[in-house]
Amino acid sequence: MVRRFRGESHHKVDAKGRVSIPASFRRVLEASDPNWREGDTPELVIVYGDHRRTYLECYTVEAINEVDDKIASLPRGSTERKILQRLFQGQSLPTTVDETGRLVLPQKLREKIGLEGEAFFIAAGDTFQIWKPETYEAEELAKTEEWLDDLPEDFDPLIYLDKATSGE
Amino acid sequence: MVRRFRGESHHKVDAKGRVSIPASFRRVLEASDPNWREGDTPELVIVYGDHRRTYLECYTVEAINEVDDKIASLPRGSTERKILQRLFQGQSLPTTVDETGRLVLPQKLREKIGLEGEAFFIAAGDTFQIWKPETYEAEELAKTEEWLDDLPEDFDPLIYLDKATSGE
DNA sequence: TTGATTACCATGAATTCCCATCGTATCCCT
DNA sequence: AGGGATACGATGGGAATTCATGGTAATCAA
Repeated sequence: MVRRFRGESHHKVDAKGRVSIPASFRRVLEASDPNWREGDTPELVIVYGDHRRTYLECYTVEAINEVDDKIASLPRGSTERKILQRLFQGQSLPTTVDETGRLVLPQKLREKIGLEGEAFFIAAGDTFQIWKPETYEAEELAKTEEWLDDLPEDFDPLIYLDKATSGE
Repeated sequence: MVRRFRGESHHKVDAKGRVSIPASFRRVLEASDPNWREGDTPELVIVYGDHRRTYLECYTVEAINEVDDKIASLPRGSTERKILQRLFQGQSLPTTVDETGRLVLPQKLREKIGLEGEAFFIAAGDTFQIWKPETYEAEELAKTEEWLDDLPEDFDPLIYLDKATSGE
């Protein structure tokens, strides 16, 4: 069973804020929703964050549960806990994919990231992101350039793979 | 069934102190009220605390029962018990959502947190809070900013998630 | 009786549901 | 291999509901 998102694609956003989710992402959402049964629609949580965030991050039920558990393990009243609570439990929107495989993005969220007409989806491990295409190009590509500029001509990102501890 | 609040939103407060509760919060209140039946209105408890508290914290029936039980398990006469009793059983107000999905905040409570015109709702695990928008921004956001300012430019609060011991 | 509280009714906008079209990939049968 | 017949993915449109909010009348309380 596939539990990690992979790939990227573009989809139309209509006047009501409806937007199709890449079919392969749907499979992951289904597999990662403990309550999902063949024939019904998977849930997910959209974390939109504060005003600085320029994209929407979508969590599977499993992924967000993991986050919630971690937050719950932090001491009540601690700054860290408050901040994470606000981000993940406050600045987020629980929702479900509809029967036709679409997500409905409320006006508020669309406005927040300037979405209209088209949306760009990109996988990021156990979450995926929704961007306004123009924003993605400007911000992300620029960032990549920046990284690459700091690295030797012939740098190979694979180097990082070996640094990763076999942590899990 | 959903038993945790999630999300945030703004709602009008009218002259009578009536304010709509976010629809998704209502679903949680219903699900967490053992006595609730389809078609009637869920109960909840508003804990407003002492003069220092600048917001109202709303508990589901289940959540407040849990609190009451914990308090009951403390030794009679102990200071802890007295303090918690005063806060949760004294400085609180049991109430219900009305037929149109609104809460009526008595003048006393509105004045306590300076509420007028608009209220800000934000989820916090198994409770949600009601703030005067300006207070929230001043107190909470400022606190976060300040905290983030001490950290590297591109710091991502997610780091803290990993620090959280898998305490589960 | 006067201000406050509760119960009812009203309405526009937003959101959800349901059904329809169209194109591409798949399958099946001969 | 050819030719549908099917299934599924992407997208549109309109009707039916739900939400958020405002107003008025009936009740209370003291």
